[in-house]
Amino acid sequence: MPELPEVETVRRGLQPVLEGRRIVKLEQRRPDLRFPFPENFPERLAGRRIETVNRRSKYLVVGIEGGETLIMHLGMSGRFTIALAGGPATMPGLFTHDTGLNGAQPNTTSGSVGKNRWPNTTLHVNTSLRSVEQGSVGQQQNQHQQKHDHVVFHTEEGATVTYNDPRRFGFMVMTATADLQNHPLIGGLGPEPLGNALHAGHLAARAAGRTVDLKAFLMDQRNIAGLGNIYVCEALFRAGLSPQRAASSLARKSGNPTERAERLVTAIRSVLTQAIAAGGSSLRDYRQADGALGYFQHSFSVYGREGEPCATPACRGTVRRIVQAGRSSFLCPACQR
DNA sequence: CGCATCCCCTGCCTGC
DNA sequence: TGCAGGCAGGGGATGC
Repeated sequence: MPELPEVETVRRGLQPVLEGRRIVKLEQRRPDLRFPFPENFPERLAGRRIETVNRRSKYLVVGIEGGETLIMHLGMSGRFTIALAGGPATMPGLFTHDTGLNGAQPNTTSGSVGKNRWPNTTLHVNTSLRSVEQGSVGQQQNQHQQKHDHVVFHTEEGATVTYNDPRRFGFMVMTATADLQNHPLIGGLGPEPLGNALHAGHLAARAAGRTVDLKAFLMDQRNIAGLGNIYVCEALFRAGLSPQRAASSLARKSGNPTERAERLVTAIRSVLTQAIAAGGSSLRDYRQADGALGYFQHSFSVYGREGEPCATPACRGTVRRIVQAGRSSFLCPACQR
């Protein structure tokens, strides 16, 4: 499900449960997701402490005691559910939401966008898993086991972190921590959009002479890491740039960035920052009844809004959906040029 | 190298 | 109510 803001929100949810904690057991319930699980995956994690829970682009990067790193990707439909041991949340301010002992997902309609209805929480937190704690492995636990629960981490403190992924486009792989920066999945990534390495000059240098359109350019993780279909659409809308514009128009003949590139960087930063803030703020509100972790879906300006009036003040345009490289783009043809 | 196309998989919504 | 078709937040593999 995730683009960068969702992965960052998940990371922030997982960190206090996993970082510094020892994994006492790992359940792996199928041989693979998108890729095979690591060799001897359960044995390699059991008994070891998790040292760090970081993120790079859309990857969760988990440092494991003993010099290995677990790289996880949520694909299109991956989610984590946290279940704390024993009753109410012991970490006020983070854990928000009880999925219910039957595992029923919160049934909210507020998280739907247009025709698309995704699960509007990437990270569920269940604070009352008494029967899982007490139950013998097997029967009791199966009461809570959801379809497509593929991996369960058990911590020494009695918490469980369950990975669920219906489409199985996600994956978990391990690498030597020393080799992490050279890992094929990590090494070629462009700069983090919220870091100092992203600036107009970088985009201009990457885009100069490129014939691909801006949409494809921004989706290419080698140019900039962490954007996906939604936030590319949203950032281009904020910048007033058409997704069909040539990427090369971010650079002048001199190679310097155009004013468009400056606008684009500002737009990317603002949309991601606000999306992360939205996820984070609802994570903190543990009284929120429906358990929705907010995210930014409520605030999309163009994504999923085909046929609706453009949100730009005084713009009379209508949001259109087009297909680029087999995927939907949403734009206002009137104010995105 | 750049670029386009296809594919992995399941679930949900739409229209007939 | 059933069923077929389209679509979905990602990204790797392949072919030109």
